[in-house]
Amino acid sequence: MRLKLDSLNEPQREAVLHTEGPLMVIAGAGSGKTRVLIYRIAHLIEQSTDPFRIMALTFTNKAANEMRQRIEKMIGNEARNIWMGTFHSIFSRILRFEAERLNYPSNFTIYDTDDSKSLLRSIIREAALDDKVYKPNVVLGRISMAKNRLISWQTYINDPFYRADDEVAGRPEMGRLYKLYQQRCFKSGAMDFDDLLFNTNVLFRDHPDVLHKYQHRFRYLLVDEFQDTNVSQYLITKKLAAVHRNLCVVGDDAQSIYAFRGADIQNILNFEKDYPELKTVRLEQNYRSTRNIVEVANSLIKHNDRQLRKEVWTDNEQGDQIELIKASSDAEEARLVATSIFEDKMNGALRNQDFAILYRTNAQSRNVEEALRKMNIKYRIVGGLSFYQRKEIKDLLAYLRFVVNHNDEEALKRIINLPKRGIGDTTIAKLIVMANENDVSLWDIIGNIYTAMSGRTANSIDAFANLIKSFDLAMQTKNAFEVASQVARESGLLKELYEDKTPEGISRYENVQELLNAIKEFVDNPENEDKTLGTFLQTVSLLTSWEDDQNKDPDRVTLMTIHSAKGLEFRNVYVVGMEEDLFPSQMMLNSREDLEEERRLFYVAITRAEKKLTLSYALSRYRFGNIRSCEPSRFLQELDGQYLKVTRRFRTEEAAPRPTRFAAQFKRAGAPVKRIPVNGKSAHQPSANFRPSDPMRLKAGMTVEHPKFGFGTVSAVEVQGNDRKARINFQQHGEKTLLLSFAKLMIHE
DNA sequence: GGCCGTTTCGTTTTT
DNA sequence: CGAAACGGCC
Repeated sequence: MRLKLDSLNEPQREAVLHTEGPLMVIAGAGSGKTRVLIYRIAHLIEQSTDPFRIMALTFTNKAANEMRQRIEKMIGNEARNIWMGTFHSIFSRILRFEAERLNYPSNFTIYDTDDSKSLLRSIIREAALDDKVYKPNVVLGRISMAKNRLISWQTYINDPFYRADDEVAGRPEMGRLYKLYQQRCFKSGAMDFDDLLFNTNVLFRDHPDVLHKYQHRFRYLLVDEFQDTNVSQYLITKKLAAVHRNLCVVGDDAQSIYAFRGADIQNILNFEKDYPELKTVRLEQNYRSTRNIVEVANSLIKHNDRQLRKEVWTDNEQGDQIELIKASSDAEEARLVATSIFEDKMNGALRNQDFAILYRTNAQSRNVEEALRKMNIKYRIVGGLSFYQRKEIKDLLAYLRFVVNHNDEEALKRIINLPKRGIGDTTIAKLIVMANENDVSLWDIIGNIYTAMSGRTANSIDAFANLIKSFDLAMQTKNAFEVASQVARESGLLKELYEDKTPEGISRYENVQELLNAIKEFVDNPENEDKTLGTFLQTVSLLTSWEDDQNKDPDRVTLMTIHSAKGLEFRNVYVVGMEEDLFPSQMMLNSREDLEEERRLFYVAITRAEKKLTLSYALSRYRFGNIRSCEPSRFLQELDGQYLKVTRRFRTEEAAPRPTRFAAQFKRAGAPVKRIPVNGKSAHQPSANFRPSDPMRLKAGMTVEHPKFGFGTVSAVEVQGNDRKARINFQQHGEKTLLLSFAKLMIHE
């Protein structure tokens, strides 16, 4: 293989060829950043570097997958041997090898955010603290912040600065919670996402021989999206590169959008200080977008104060102006976008896959989906509710996790009474207290339950323990797939789902089968050397997306958040919801830095487009249960108007629903809010569960009668969540929306 | 313990 | 709005 470098421009070539010594590539949007990385790796291998000695780190799974595919296409099978992946996946792999050094089991569990929050909730409760003050979310955020800065609980507790901070915030016990949380995670043999990085740092700090091994092993390190790394990640790479000093980082400060996870542009500045011999290369020519798009993006980003000097330019054609769609409501906005896509497809002979619709929050996808469905345009959603977050999937995974690691407290809590075996919350809480008091693991107690208690509950617990023990045996002789199938069967999970013949039940059953298939594929894949269930679970914990059948059909319009869109490009891009408070997000407007990050996010969105960019906003929008009137985003004003074509495509003014003022807004203004009494009770939003196994005869528009609330009209029927619950939107007197029990409704047909 | 209805609460992005 | 916590009752 002879690598052809003529297709690269001068700075790109420089970045590829400068293999020895530290290198920083400041790469503007669309400047061929990934290309440089791939050529660089190919070049290294061509110069007979063993792929095993190259480590390429990315920030997201998607970026890692894309890089892997492209490099495999270029250099073939050898690419498999490169250590390439996200920070979290690569270092969880290393932690797995070296777990003993940290006194962790090698099959440690990885807690996702839900596990962490649930664990914190128990800890807060056990510590008898007020969970209104110590909200699990807030506490977890604080702990995460500390870990990203490599502050251990020991340091945190003794740090006067943090203590003062917590006192002011009214949360003096924060340090103690951090400590308890870490100890419980450790006892459960579990690490959360931040621990994966934190503990890698600890491993390298306390075990010089381990560090030494990896330092010498990895001769070349590459970090993609360097602007998104936090201190913890930076220090890991710095340590790993300390021997060979062949660290290449690629990034763009204008696209730094992960400060909320501790990413710090400061890393770029520190990098220059840490490596005086650093070579810096700037890629400023954009090959992706039209001149209009590049220039309008530049006109936006110059409003940011904090940025490196860089001038992105392009040789490409001028292109069409940027379109701006002004709609009266969110629903109309979606319709207009769908219509626009339809017309563009016809006029330009384009395919679905040429389009992407980007938004700030996942919740915004709903309207757009509906509009696309109505126009028969196929789409796919990236991110959002993932396959792995479905209840039935989490249930089976919890079983598998527990089979692999009997100390996993969160998994145990999830499965011990699933299917129902008469072990309630009270019992579980009691067991946890027992375990803590005697300083043994929960499993120790459950495995020998008769020494602690007797009676019917004890029998149930003993039966559960025996079930788990029977899987232990299977683990020794069978492969991951066989164990998983056995667990699914013998735990009763599969049976319970199989018996549920509702459409949702059938789909849940299929999902579980799909998970089992995935495990089978994992086992059958010759590329995977380690076929244990533990490895599968760790891999899966770090995944967020699922390649289902929908995603395999490539010709679909792509819907996703701007965060997920980073690194991708599309011919035509729509950015919807360009409204103040939504984008920039209301939650982000705390400081000037926050606003700048939102602006960079918009910059990322704009620069995804190759040929055509369309922005849209709605004058009123359904949000948090209310219709709110909206102001156009300040970012629209910051765009240079000469590149914009305002296509005021909303219909008539009176078509716009009049924005309604709601209780929440009055409340904010300080006015007293009265609850609307229903039948004398202050039932503002009555709701109820029902069994969808009842025939779903209910349709919008039907007149129904409720024993308590009287007659009304059904405005919507929907199934809620994965549980056996559903809600009816029920309009009474044309004004108020109530949520009612389905079971008790009389249907007047 | 578990069902069922009620209340509260968070509402952003990813690993 | 929707998820999850809560609380009363069998």
